[in-house]
Amino acid sequence: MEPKRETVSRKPKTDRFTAADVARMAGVSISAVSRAFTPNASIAKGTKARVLRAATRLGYHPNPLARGLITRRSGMVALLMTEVANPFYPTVLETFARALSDRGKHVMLFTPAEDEPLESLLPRAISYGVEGVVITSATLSAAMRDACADAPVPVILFNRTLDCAELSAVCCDNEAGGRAIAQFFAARGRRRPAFVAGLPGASTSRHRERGFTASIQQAGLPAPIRVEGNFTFDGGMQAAADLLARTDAPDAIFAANDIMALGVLDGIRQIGGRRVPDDIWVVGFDDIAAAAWPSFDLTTFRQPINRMIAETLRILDSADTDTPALPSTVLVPGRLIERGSTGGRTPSTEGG
Amino acid sequence: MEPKRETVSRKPKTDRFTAADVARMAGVSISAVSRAFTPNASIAKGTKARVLRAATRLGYHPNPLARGLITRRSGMVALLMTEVANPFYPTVLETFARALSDRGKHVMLFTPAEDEPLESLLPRAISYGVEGVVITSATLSAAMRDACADAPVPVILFNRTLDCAELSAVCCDNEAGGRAIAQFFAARGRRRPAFVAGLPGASTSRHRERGFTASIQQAGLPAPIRVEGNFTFDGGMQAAADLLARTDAPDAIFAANDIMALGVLDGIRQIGGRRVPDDIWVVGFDDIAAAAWPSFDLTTFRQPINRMIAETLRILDSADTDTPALPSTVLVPGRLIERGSTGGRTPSTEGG
DNA sequence: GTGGTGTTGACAACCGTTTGCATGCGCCGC
DNA sequence: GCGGCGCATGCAAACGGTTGTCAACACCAC
Repeated sequence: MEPKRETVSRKPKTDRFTAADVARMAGVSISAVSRAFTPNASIAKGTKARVLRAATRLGYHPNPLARGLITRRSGMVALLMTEVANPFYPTVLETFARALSDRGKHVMLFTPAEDEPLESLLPRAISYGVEGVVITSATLSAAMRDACADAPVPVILFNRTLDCAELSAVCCDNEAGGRAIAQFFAARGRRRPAFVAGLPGASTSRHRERGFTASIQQAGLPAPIRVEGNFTFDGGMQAAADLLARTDAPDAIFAANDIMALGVLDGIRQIGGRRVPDDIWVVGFDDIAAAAWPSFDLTTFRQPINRMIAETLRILDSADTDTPALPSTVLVPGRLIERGSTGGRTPSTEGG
Repeated sequence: MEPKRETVSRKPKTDRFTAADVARMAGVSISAVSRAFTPNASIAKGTKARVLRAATRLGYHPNPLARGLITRRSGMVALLMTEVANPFYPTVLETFARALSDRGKHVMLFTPAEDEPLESLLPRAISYGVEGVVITSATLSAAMRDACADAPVPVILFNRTLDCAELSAVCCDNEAGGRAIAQFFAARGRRRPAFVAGLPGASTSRHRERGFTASIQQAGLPAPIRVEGNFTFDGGMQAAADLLARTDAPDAIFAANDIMALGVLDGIRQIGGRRVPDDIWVVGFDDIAAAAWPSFDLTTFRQPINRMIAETLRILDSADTDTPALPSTVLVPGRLIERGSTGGRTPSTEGG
């Protein structure tokens, strides 16, 4: 004979109420309780009111897990993230969590453990009965692509694209962003552009570079000097050191994301002898919070996070209608935010 | 007659396999499959191996929802967060998610929707059958405190404390941190200290202030000038402006967290006329990534996130043993990281 | 050879919901 | 007033697992 729960007395707390309790209190059947909580179910107004009253009195909420077991809608969306070092992603995460919260859903976060491949997370997420999977990893293996295409729930790539007819993706128009920055440089008389790339496998970096390089050359400027920055602050600092050590040092640097651009700015400052924006311009991509801080005052291409999230949710929503939208890649436009690092409206106070 | 799933053909994808499928393939009963996945259950070695082989071949994982329904262990831990603007919390979130992932559990994120009170999240989290709730909100209402104490699962306050015998809390030793910084100021000959407070209701800010003020006065220095900074970058900038405008402007500023300290640094830089660390010292609290960036080079009190997370997990683990630990407040020690903003080892290159 | 012991697998009940189906009721038009 | 119609309701079978109970079985010592 083992100790029963009540003899232990360690959880005399409110043991959760079930639909049966509510049913008993309201004098109806369990089905009636269920129907009271199901939108436009066949239930009389009065009964529904009685059930709801009993429910609130007991503090009852239908158990989403039990519900999800049968409806296959758990109210959870999986978010697979890898890079949390880049402040862009926490913002995405928060915005996403809040947007889901607004529609009564929740985000379940999946982060690979030490040395764990991303693909092993997908089956785990699916086994939890999530209604959709959003992946924010910058890089994606071929195995992962196949796994995603086979998933029984919609999988959406956020902030990256992939040439795969079976996967949806939501992305800022990175190529257009690269072009806009190139045209901005060319129009303002910059002569020696450079590009600081992120991770080699990242579609964002590749597309930004493609648009930038194409448009730079179209404007008659020399092909950008190219260095890699790994999408990290330290990578940006190193990139600045490499670029400034050259005899043909650039006069305008476009870093594939803000965190690298900030590293570039700090790298330039540390090396000394050159000033931003007088001698060199620096432009980033994302518009993270720190970009607007006076010390950096970074010109950047703002990604419209809210619209990107909205599109993601739209795809998720459409997936469980009768006529699910076909997998598609949605590109939303971004916008150049001019600041001091390109001599913009807010003059930098440094070096004064 | 409504269209069956296969006639629609929109999800011919791998419809999840169940334990029955595995059982059939392995030539055993469903119970055997279940036992194969239950640690030290009564099952023959050979049988277990056969089941596991069939399972991996089918890509089968037990459905955590169904399992959680009966075992009351869903493998999910709820994380209730409010401030995501402070980079400290994304780091916490990531570390936590990774640590849980290592032990096969997952984090479910709960963020209040627009104008939604924090307390409404708790019942939602509980209804999902989470095994524990970790709250990182800086402030907590009395209603919330009661709700937490009544929760049927362990509730742990992370990075804040509360005088409540029924709640566990894991926190850096904020008061000791405040004292350490005060002693650091006093020992290095600072004469006019100031404190930039965070949110009024935050225990972290209050405790850091208490330790700081007490130790400052104990050292024979005047009571710190006190301004508020709201835990935000802009608040820090404003605080710097307020402090420097005084006739008795401070020569050492302790901001209750790093993000405000960075704001203070940028505020001082914008106002001009004073230099860090020559004229003013600035110290923060947390040791976020940006604190180490050369532009800021901020001396700060490092919170040992890993140890704090480890303690949190320990409490969660202990909660479902036979002898659950009593609710307690765990204080883990932090450490002062000296940098350029107090003339530390890395000399600042600014103003050169 | 037989009784006792210790494993192992099948059976069925259960976790908390949803939902198809059947039933019973009230209501309307004729 | 009556037949049918449709809405509201309850019953019971799922959903995908876990786990206590019990029978069967092999094995060992006597």
